[in-house]
Amino acid sequence: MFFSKTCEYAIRAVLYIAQKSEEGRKVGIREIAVGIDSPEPFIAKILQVLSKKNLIQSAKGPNGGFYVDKGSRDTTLADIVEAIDGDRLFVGCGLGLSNCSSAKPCPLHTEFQVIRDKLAATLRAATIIRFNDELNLGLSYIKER
Amino acid sequence: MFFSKTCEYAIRAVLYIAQKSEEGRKVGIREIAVGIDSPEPFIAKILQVLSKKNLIQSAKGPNGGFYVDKGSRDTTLADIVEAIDGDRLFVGCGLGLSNCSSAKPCPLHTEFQVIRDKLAATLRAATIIRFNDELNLGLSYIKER
DNA sequence: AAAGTAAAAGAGTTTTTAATCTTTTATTTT
DNA sequence: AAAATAAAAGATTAAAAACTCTTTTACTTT
Repeated sequence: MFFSKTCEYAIRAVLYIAQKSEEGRKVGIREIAVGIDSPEPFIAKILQVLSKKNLIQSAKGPNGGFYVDKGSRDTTLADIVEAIDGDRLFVGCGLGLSNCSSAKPCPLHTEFQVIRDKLAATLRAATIIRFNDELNLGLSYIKER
Repeated sequence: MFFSKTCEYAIRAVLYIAQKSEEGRKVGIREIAVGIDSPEPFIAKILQVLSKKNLIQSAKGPNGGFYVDKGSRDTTLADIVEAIDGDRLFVGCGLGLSNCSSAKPCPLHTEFQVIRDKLAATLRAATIIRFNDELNLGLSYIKER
């Protein structure tokens, strides 16, 4: 819809990890893949990227896995999106014009600006731990079926 | 950004055609490609699709080309987007869950609904001829540089 | 009717995105 | 120290999207 498939998986995975981190435990790739219905090797690759950018943390070896530390508690979905899809959603032109600007706008420039701002605000307000409670209560889902 | 590249070209091309149709003339693929900065054979393919779906009209032979007839004057950008990208923008889940619904929502469901509705309303209100004047006046652009 | 013009149709290529597989490195437990 | 565990790294494959090329069909003008 708005994000690449890679990014959709990334968000769901991070929300899953954040949820389990709240319980103080690390989660392995296998569990994550099952927990969010994603191809295991694919989500592994994605998490590697997020881990290298320090948006999430990881530990090797027995009892290892992915988790979020105190410092990552205020990571937002905007950070995840930016890390995976770049800033195209936040700065790109809706009609694909590379030099679109308020000085030389595409016909949809102003109207899209409003929508884009709203989207950006939503993602920036969405910390990755904010959804923990409703996920725990079964009020929302990050997995098929 | 929101649309596929194909769809971006499609919108720009249709706005271009609508603008020239106002002057009562048909435009060939060559002129359109130059007018909106797009690869000529690619936009040709795209216009074929739109023409077959009768969102725009075409005429073969000398003095032929693409145009929009009276009946297509209230075609909207929503129609173009739907014809090219399908309904994913209007109905798909932001996190890629195929069974996401208000009964079983993803964590972003409600917030995305607002944004999506705004986007849909914008596109549905945007008839393809609505931008003619501002394009003619050079107040907005559908071409690079 | 012939020649020329322009889109339609269809097949093909390239690039990007999505997904997989194999090997290596780090860590922990016994 | 050895064995087991789990992520990191890197190479590879598959599928989809973007883009191109060639041939055909329809139409118009002369």
